[in-house]
Amino acid sequence: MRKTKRATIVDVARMAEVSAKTVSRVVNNEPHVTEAVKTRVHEAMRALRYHPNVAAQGLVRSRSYLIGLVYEKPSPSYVVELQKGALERLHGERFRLVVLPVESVTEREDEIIALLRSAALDAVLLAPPASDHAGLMAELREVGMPFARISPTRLLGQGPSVAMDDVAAAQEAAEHLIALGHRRIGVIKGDPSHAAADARLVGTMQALAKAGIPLRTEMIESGLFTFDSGLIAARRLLALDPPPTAILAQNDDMAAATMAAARERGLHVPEDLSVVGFDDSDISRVVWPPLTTIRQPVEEMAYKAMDMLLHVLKSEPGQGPELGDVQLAHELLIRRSTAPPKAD
Amino acid sequence: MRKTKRATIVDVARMAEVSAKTVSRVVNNEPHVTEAVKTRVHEAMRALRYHPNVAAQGLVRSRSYLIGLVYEKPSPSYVVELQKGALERLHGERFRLVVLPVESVTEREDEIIALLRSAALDAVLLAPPASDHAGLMAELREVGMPFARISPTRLLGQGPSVAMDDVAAAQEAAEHLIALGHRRIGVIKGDPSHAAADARLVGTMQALAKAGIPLRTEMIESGLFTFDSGLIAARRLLALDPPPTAILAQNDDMAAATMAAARERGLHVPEDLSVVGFDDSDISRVVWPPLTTIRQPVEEMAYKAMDMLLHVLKSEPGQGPELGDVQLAHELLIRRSTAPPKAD
DNA sequence: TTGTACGCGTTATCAG
DNA sequence: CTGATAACGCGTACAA
Repeated sequence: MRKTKRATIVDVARMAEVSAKTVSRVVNNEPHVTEAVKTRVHEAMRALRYHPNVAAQGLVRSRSYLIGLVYEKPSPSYVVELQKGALERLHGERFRLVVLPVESVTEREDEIIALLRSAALDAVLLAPPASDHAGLMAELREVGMPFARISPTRLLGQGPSVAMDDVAAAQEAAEHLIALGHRRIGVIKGDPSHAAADARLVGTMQALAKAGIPLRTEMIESGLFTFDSGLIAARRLLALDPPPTAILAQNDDMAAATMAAARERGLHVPEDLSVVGFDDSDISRVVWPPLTTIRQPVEEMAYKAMDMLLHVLKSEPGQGPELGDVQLAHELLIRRSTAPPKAD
Repeated sequence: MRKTKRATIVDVARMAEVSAKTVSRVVNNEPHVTEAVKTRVHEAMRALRYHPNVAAQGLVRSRSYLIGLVYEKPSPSYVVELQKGALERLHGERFRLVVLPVESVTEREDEIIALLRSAALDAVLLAPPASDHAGLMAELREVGMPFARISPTRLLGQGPSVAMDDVAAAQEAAEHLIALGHRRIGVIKGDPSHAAADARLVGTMQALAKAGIPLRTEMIESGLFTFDSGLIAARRLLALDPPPTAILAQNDDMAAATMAAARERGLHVPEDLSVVGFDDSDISRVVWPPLTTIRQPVEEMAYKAMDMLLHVLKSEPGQGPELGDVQLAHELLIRRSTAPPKAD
């Protein structure tokens, strides 16, 4: 009832005594408008509290100014950093971020495509494991929807992406343990549907091989990047005879679970068991002792990926240099969860 | 170049040999369409991979099918649960969620209003502390943008909201400590700009008053709901002489920090110091010992708030029963961070 | 420098 | 039950 209709460009034009087109020019900062007119229009806009109707703009420009963020039930800290980075880059831009968590990219590919199409997105940011899904990328290319990928491990050279070197990072983490004197090193892998899990395992194995340490299969357990899955995996590793003197978990949540499992058995970290995590998420600083971990610059990766996406969106189609695969630096953060093993 | 234009309603109409309006009827499940025609249209839609253009729909219906979520730098676990609840309710609906983290609601009210208007949202979900901001609510009402509030503490009866009883919850937590025999109880308040911080303090003081325990001002420290702020506050409390035997932190992040501060001083939890948190966030289960805490049903609150918002959006304006202020139950979860105080 | 006519894709109105 | 026509608010192409 009381809901007064929003002012349109015509209302502004009438008030400023110009044509609608001129208002449009002012709104979009187009040249060829006298300062005097510009001022008049601005005043009218303010008086009427005018805001362009995005739907109408989108209709003629075929743009929605919406960018989707696709991710699949990762750890909370990961999602938050992802969003933080993406949103930071979007600050001051006209684009808005639509969050699109999906159940399982591999299971229902068409559903996801339908979702993206009906959501009328201008572009999407693909977080793992969607960022490694060839079918999804093909579909996106077919419908002409630009995308940028975060932490892809395969199919590089197919458009903008931002990643870190998971292999090298895992290798460094393992080398740290080896340098401390550890020989019996257990590994808790992450979700098998994330290719990063394999990459990190490869890095670990390379470090062990270089040191001439055989890695027995019973020293490798698989988790799902969650605390609970890590707990189960850690319990199994600690039940081995002899148990590992160090455990390398592929993310911080599972590393925290490993510390909890150690406590269950009366083991002290790091005296009886060294633990290394991955990600440098909040959790790594909250647990005791603070976790030695690999800093994965998730926020920066999201920022950079969004930056590349905006580049694509703003350059004329077919124009501009092809954006490639960017790699950001990681860092081994040695804190207090690792120490030399006890003498046997 | 190759980017084929999307099929429009007219293309479908041509293929199905009907008028555009009929296709529209089928798309929107309107009555008065023969089954035969309906089938023909559906076939054409599938063949052309037709998806309605949301911008065009939005233009004539003056709807964007976008719902905003406004929040202000809260803890990661809180944001994630908030989004989870909101998105779960949105599942299967046409509406999409746009995330709108803001710097400070109080500082730049007009900026936020401008943001909401230009973002062309159909409605917004207000999380604390925006949910307590009278000016913001007034503005939203003026531009006719429906909103629902999460955890408001003031200005009730002004539209749909979902909350829990912070006063009663804090009181229960304090009573638990008192029942264990604690008399020297420290409090770490949350961000002063969140009204919940005051409510929780009131509850704590009520419990203490009932037990005839005086609460000295030096036993109250203020934090910002973050781990780091909690660390500083906890250090000050533990430096008191005599120090508290129990500390009640107003969220789990600060409670975890309290445990870390205790360790710094060689104190054991819960033998030397009992710690109670608030929220039952992931962090409460990850730390050791697991935190005694108040379960705040954030996800359910967001779900319910979104549900009410959709009700408003779907009912004709001015019609339908006024939606009120809903209160969800909290729960004291007694875990292992609380125990009777040592005999002095 | 400014204005006019038209179209973007969809739905509402009202006629058939 | 179905279809023609006119909006919705804005930008493009072109003219003045």
